[in-house]
Amino acid sequence: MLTQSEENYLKAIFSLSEEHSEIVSTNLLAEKMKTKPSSVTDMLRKLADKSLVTYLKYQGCELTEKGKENALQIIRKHRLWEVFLVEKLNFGWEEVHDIAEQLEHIKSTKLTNKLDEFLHFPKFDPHGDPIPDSNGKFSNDQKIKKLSVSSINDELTITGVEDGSVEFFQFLKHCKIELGTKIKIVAKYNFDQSVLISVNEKEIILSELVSQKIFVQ
Amino acid sequence: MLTQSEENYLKAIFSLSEEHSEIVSTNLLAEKMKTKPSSVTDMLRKLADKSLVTYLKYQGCELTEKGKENALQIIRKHRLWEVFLVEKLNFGWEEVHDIAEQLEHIKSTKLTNKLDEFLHFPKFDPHGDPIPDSNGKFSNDQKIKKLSVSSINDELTITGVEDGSVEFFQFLKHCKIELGTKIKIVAKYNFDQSVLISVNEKEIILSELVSQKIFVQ
DNA sequence: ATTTTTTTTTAGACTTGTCTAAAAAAAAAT
DNA sequence: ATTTTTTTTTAGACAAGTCTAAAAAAAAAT
Repeated sequence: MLTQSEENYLKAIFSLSEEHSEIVSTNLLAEKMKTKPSSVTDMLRKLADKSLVTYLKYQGCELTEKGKENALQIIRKHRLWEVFLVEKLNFGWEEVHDIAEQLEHIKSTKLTNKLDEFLHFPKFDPHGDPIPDSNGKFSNDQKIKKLSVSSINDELTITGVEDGSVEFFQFLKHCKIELGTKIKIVAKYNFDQSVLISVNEKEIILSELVSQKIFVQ
Repeated sequence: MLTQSEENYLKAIFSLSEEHSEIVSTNLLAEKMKTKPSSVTDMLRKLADKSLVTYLKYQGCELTEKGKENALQIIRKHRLWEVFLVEKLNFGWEEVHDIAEQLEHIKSTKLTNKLDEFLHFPKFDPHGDPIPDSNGKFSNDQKIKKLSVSSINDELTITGVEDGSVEFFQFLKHCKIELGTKIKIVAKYNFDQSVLISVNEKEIILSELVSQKIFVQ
């Protein structure tokens, strides 16, 4: 049985090994977990004892199969609860992350699967991230194309956003951009890589930073 | 901000002070919490420091107003989640307690209130226990009359059961007794205070112990 | 009114997850 | 090939919540 802290470390290692390389360094993990490298070292020992990561002194860590399975189940729970909060309880997509961080630690496989069924087996969470099924498998990734690499006159649908802060979600809300919103690329400005898009009859300029955080299809 | 452990103590003190007297002894609380009296002493100090209980050495403890409010909010969450699990996710009423024990610690007043709304403001949980509203107030208690004090030929509806073990719930399931089930008292046997009732065309004998755990109207 | 028993508290220890400060190893720069 | 810098680990400490064993207080029995 894993503690909440262990689960949080697994999740962090999983996401870092996706973003960067399979092997995750102590310092990087410490930064992600908002803790000190020495605390990370201690925890990696524990996780290695439980065969959840492979860990060699000074070499960083890597999730084992078992560790990966566990991480995926936590991610599954997190994303299913986010769907529940948005679809059933009418939360805004910017509000759900912190609550899902708590709910993801509830222990009951039966609960997770019944929740999945209740929500009609959603494939993506409210941010467009794919939800692993009960075996930890993703359906094909929807977050393929970034808005930042689209061309002029492309007509696109928003399919996801990169993990973002509450401020970012509020900005999107302000622009009336959400999952499924249709947009059109009107112009691209090479001097700063910003794009002019048309959304709901309005035109908005998005900075490069923003356009890299939005996925489209 | 309360820890899970503190919340569990508050809940335990609340329920003991309802069953027994306002003032709860260290040993009784230790038994309820399945821990040692010395651990209870330590925790009571902490809770007293936070003004959640009044505590005098060797004198037992008592919830303060603040402590009572907190306990009621935890009970509210517990019971709302039980309703959710039974009504929305189709859990059996014997399965929900352990999961609700975890869910009751999720911290978000907004979540609790939205869940309440989603469930159409239920007044009772699946065991017939009343659910406090957002101000911690109960609607009138439904668990008034025990089956054990009913008379022959009474036609009754099951409105609740005393906190029971999984085994007890399974027994009730076996008898096809649940909330709302209509029964009729066919006979009472004075030699052991058992009762013969008619449920769904069948007749069953319930021991005194069982009939004291069932509430009717 | 003592003595005995029960209840409760204290003292000291252990675990988990964290920290700081110092030491050791690895990587980068010269 | 050293030296310097960065990264990582070790050592020792702390808080929370628990434990055991012993001491103190309260309650019950004589």
